[in-house]
Amino acid sequence: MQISSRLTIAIHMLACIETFKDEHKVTSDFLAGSVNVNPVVIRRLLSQLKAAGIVAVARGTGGAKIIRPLNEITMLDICHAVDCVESGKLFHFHENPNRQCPVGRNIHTVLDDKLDKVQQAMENEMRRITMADLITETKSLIRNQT
Amino acid sequence: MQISSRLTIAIHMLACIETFKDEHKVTSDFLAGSVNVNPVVIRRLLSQLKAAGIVAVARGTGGAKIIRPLNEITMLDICHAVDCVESGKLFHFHENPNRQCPVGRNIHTVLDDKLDKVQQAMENEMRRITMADLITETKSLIRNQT
DNA sequence: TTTAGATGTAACCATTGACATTACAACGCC
DNA sequence: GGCGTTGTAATGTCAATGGTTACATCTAAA
Repeated sequence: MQISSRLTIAIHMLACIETFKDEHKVTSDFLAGSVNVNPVVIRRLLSQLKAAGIVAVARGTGGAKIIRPLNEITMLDICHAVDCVESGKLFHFHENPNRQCPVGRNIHTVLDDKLDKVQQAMENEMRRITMADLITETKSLIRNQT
Repeated sequence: MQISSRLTIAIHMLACIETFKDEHKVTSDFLAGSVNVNPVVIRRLLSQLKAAGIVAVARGTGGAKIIRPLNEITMLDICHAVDCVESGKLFHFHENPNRQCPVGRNIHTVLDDKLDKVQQAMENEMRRITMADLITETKSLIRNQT
């Protein structure tokens, strides 16, 4: 199993919105062109990012803007916004261990907090990565290419 | 997306094998009873654990044994053994960003090593959890219940 | 040497989530 | 009012998961 490409696509989108905000109106079609997916996929993600308070999308006239300071948008925020980890639990636990069996009865208790720690290690790392970092790096790469 | 229950099932199986090794022959049917899944599911996982050198399974006569020291079986080993993360990459990257677009051209470079760091944070935590820990805890819980 | 009890594995199915795509209603500036 | 957008429902395809049946194969023990 892999974490959905929704995450990398959403990051790509935000990087685009920020990079081109002064040059064009950034529509779902424009973003779809850069990411190379169907515009509907973009609009769905844009909806989710909007619901999370990360972007604003202009109906009618069109165009998306980032409405939260870049250094306050972490990769974890985006991950949550686009719902990458179902029901917030990274690990899928088998549902019905046999409670008649001493091991089956206790396995949940033993594992739950270990799995939680693993997930938290991952989330802590994601919290440290912000869109500010990502965009600074992206812009610097672009500058060196022109 | 969630990491397959193969991981938690495999851990449950190993805990059972260790806990009951002196009392019964631990067959796939017995394990299936504790985990509460079809025996074929158990046999499939047993095959993978065997291929990873973690258990030995007796054909004909039946029964599984753990053949690696418990403190040398980490959760990460099990995760790899049962193939929880496709092609070893935790994050699914969208395949074809548009290379004509300055952002599309660079997004991979910018993201790849960040995603790697996140994955490594997760794996490091998994490396710290061994079957020795898990089984000690399980046995202690069982003891307090009898 | 047969047999009983296991394992190994192929084959098939149902369900689920991802992602793509079409279609169209609603919106808001010009 | 019309044009370019967004929002979203509906539908389709594909892959992975997990369940199940079926059966060939193996080995110890009767």
